[in-house]
Amino acid sequence: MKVSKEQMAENRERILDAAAQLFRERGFDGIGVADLMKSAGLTHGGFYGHFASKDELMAQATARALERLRSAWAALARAAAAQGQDPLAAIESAYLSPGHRDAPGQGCLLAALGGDASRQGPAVRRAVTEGMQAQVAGLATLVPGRSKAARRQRALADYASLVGAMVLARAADDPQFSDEILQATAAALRLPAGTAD
Amino acid sequence: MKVSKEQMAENRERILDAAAQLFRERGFDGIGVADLMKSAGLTHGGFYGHFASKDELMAQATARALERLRSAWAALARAAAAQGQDPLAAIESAYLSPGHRDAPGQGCLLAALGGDASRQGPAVRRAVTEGMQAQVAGLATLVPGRSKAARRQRALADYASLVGAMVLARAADDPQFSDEILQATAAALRLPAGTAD
DNA sequence: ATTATCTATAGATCTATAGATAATGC
DNA sequence: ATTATCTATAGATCTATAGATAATGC
Repeated sequence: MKVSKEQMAENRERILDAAAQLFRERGFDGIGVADLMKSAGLTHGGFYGHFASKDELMAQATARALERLRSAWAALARAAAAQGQDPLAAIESAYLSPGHRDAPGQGCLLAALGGDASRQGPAVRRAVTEGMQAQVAGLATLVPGRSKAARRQRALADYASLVGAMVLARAADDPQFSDEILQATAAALRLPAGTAD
Repeated sequence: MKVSKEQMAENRERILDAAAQLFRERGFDGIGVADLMKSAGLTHGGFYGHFASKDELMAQATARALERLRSAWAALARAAAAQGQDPLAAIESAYLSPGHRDAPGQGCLLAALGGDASRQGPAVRRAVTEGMQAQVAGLATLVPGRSKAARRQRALADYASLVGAMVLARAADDPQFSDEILQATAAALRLPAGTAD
């Protein structure tokens, strides 16, 4: 049942992609190695040929999810700018959309796993911190502000608003209340109403 | 080994208090019924005389933590008002303090368990949603705003900022970065610097 | 006599490993 | 011959329950 080097590399990618999605959907403790491998079309025992431990996978899947999100935000910003629209508003509107709320497996890692991450080991914490730093640096190039320090401050505060709104909107079991949270945060960030997709 | 009715009621309280703290510190999945009962000074098997399931305990401990936090916020607001200070600033400064960040077991339930809660069953979701509604209604009496709708919107957005800042500050493994997140959010909420305890 | 708690355990997980299998790639 | 994956399982959890124990409270 051995596969080619190429196929093995592809299997590893599939495990990482499945993990990045399933951890965000179910939490780090909500999916086991066996089910995760099944999702990637492999069996339980094969896992340990790819990763030393579940913890190592958690750290690598976290880093991957954050990198993917960062490039998705950058693409969104470029697309908005090309149409003469505000890139910051485009990112924030997309973030605060019901679509994002309802697809945690593809969405912001901090909103889905931020609470879990703070209780994890050093490898996961490091990946999360590096990802946050990169997101904030990216946002800082888009927000208004007279000085570099003012823009960084604004980027941090906006990021916190977005993540908090998503955490609350997902925790609410009442859809109207959940929508209200997203809309109130969009209004506070001075986003035009109904921009969200 | 039977205890008095009174003692049993007290034991139940101790289980709930231990649960409210330990769930916030370690996550709903991070502490088992056996360890939790040991923390309350009881044995594993006795648990099911008090609660039908771990899920029932999770919902009741969640409701209790949210009620306690709400009365703590109200007390903080009264104390500030009595000294001629802004009650909203007092709450927000305390929320964004390093002390709150470093004591999740006593702190905001949404910041500690918001992500987990969105993946839990109906009972937990209901308790969390009711708690959020109460917190937002309380904040809405303190924030500035011309209309009732404007105040509610502001309360929702502020709540989201606070929770998001705490989630990010706790996820960061770099203390300086973590402090920076709290301070930037305080600045965005126009709180005087260094008010935090 | 009733019942709150205890001890002990069933049954279902979960991570990680050992050894077998079979296809790759020298 | 090497090695990626598979099957099977060890060992450690975890929730929930059964039956024993001993103190309460009629």
